[in-house]
Amino acid sequence: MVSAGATARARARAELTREIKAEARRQLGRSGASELSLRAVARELGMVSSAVYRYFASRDELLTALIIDAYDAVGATAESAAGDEGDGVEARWLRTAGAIRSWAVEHPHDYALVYGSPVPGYEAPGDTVSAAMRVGVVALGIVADGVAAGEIWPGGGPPLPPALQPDLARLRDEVAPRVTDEVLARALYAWAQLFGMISLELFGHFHNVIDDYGAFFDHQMRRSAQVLVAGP
Amino acid sequence: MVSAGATARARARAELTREIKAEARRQLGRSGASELSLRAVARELGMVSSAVYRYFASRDELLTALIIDAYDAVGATAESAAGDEGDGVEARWLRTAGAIRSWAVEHPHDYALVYGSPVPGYEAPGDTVSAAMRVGVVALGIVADGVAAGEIWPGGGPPLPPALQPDLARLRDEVAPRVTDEVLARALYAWAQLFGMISLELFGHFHNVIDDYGAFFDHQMRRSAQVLVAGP
DNA sequence: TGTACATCAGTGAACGCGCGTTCACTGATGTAC
DNA sequence: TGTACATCAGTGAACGCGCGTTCACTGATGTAC
Repeated sequence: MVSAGATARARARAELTREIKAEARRQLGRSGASELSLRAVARELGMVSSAVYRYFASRDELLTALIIDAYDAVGATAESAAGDEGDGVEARWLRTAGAIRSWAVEHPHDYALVYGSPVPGYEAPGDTVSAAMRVGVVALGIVADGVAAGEIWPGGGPPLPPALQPDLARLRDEVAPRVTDEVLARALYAWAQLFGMISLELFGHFHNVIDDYGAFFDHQMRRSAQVLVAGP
Repeated sequence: MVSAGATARARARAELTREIKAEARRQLGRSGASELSLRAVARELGMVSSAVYRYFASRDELLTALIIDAYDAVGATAESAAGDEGDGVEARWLRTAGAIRSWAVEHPHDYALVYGSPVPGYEAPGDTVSAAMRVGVVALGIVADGVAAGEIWPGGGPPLPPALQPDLARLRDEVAPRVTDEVLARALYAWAQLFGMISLELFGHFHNVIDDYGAFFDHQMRRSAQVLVAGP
């Protein structure tokens, strides 16, 4: 990240930028996205509040940086967990889903920042889009490989309403060539299941219902793998 | 709600309490849970900020009232949508899921309040628990009826890890007698799917992916019905 | 039915606080010649 | 290699703001006799 040729000033700037984000992230942990305070971040870093403006032009810009970082972190986690084609759909799906959950459990506030309720008054700029897509691209890549390898049954499921065809066609064109509408719908289903599961766990809705979150998650992801493959 | 014998004062109090909550809910709409401001609520209602303290002892108490109301609203929605046993599992599930989604779409901020990221610094008191359970009880009731009617296949799915047996046994004892572990696991799966789907939609993660949210939701809930019934 | 007292809703001022952002400044670091 | 100037990080004071909560108060409504 830090290029060797950079001046001392540039290196100091990069480092402080990182430290400001790290401290901001810690504060999100203690409170919540909408409570993120530039002044508190500065205080904790031993600088005066106006100094933060040398690094981020506004509170929203700092928030955007955190959001992009969070999306990139899940994305990178998913990418490295997915491994390669040879491993088979089920193994890759379970590994990727598990890695995403682990990341979420270890960074609950980053997770909430991007997958929880939107931050009031904050409008995500376009920069976040490509970071946000990474993790989805990984999942659809696994599915596309599975289709190519004949592991995933192309049809099945309830009849697809015609209204969805344009949406699914666009998705296919953009990231998952040669995947049928039926399979795309199942992939999105597994997708919603994954995030539903993590959100219910992290936001406290399994309290007094499930104790062993890990085992429960793994079991349900196996079920999702069955749905995804949908062998006849 | 308003008993006939109540004094004018008591009726006025009940009405203002309702109005304060309504205004607070409107403000949640404009911003977010952590931004809820007693002063702003009072201002909007044309009263002085300290007057709100005659109705709610603190900001947190007002927030709690909103949370309980929201849980009760989804609960009531689900209860009236579920209908009775005779209608069959699939129809009842689709109707209930659809009703919950409609409620969420119409009251996105109430939904976010209870199913989104937790409000920073707010600790939900015990009073919320019974309200929170209502909607789950409805869903498990549908499942229990389906099992009793022989509509739901009792086994199937990936092998259940032993670690989950105590959790599922407790759930069975408390709300769903005579439902097997396998079926309970599938019910929780459908559950997570329902809330995952609604959250991804409301929190903006289907932007540029799905246009017809309603059709998509309905399709996926049909798939969940298949998973739930899991006929051989 | 009328009166005396208790209860309660709402007022207005004040408390101490933290926030985001701007601005003119100082002094250190980097760059061009 | 040394010097002059430009760039930049960080300071400290100030702006105007909104917040939750407390408190002593006024005046209206309800209750008991």
